[in-house]
Amino acid sequence: MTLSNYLKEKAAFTNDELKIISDSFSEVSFEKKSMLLEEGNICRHLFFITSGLVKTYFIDRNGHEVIINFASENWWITDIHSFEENKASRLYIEAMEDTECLVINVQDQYALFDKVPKLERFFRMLLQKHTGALQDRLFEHIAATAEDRYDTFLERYPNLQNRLPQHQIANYIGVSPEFLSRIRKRKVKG
Amino acid sequence: MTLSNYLKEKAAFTNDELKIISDSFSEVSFEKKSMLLEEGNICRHLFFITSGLVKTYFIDRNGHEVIINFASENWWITDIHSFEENKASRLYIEAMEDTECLVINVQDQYALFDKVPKLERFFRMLLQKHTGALQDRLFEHIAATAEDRYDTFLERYPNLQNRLPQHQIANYIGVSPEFLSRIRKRKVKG
DNA sequence: CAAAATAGTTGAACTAGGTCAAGAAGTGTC
DNA sequence: GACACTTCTTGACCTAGTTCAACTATTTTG
Repeated sequence: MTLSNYLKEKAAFTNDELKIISDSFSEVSFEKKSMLLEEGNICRHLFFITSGLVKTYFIDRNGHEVIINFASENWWITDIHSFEENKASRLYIEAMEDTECLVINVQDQYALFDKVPKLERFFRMLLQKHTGALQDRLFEHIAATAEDRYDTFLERYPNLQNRLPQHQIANYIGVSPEFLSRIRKRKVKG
Repeated sequence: MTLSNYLKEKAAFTNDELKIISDSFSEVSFEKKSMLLEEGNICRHLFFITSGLVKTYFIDRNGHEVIINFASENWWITDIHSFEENKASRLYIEAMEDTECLVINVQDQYALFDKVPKLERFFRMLLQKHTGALQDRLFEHIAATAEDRYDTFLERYPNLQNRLPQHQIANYIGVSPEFLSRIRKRKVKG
């Protein structure tokens, strides 16, 4: 199963631990355009994506979609605030392709932390990485140009460039689709 | 001691646990303008500020200071990436007022986690909150105006407004000092 | 395979915010 | 109490990125 392989690569779990972890998750499928989470609901699951592609976004005060991130194979996704604290979410998570996930709920997650304490630390590390990535993105929005942000997007998600419509990329890097089109034109010319 | 009071307010630690925790930290003082951390160094400490005020910033590719956040009484501060993974930091942490801290190093932190497992979970929760705040800040930079960001700053740090020079606030919200001056002028007029 | 929807391009006019320069007000500090 | 230093304001000009509108691909769907 993909989750075990993923975990084996990332940290030193024993086979017993891997089995306990795997057994705690269940498989769920989502069709393209279906929602894993909608604003106002409590996010009941932590998702591990085994195939497909999703986006997380929220709707800003002007009614515009603002994309927070994309997640494809071997990524974790959830609204951690909503998930851990049982609060209504402000976010949407939507499948952009047919998507297969492994899911776990909060109680089972905490039960699993008790059985495999290493996993809680692993998740804390993941969260740290995520926080670092968020910080970098914030820096870019404060101190870099739209073109720089586009370049970073290409580096960070090299495999997503062709799976995503261009206006979704524009949204993610925080520019209008028209302007991204111009950036790309400029880059081709060198 | 302030740390115990703080922890008592935030989560259900026993007196024994509070004592073990307190004993693991040592006191350090920093004069105004001195550095708690400089770029290129490994961040050896997690700091808990008992009095004073610090800022965390990095230097962008144009040589400009970009302020990530401020921290005053009862805030935790560190470069978590550098601290946990023993990596050179990209950040500076500087005292903006004479500042008193309680500090702990990584090894002692992990030893403490073993003695008081509740604390590791508490720190994970803190990190989650921090991540949420970062995400909100990113949203604002993507979807809100400089004036909105200024309003949010005033809400988030009501007590810092008068302790900080205006150009530092401008830096934090990501605008030029001149433009913040204009925003404020506009607001006074209503 | 035609119709409809969605995606991408281009131009023209506009705006939020930046940069530069100069002066005014405060604030150390010897 | 004068000197330097830092902070804040204001004006004039500049630029990155937006908005709107029209046109052209390209997909999707019946």
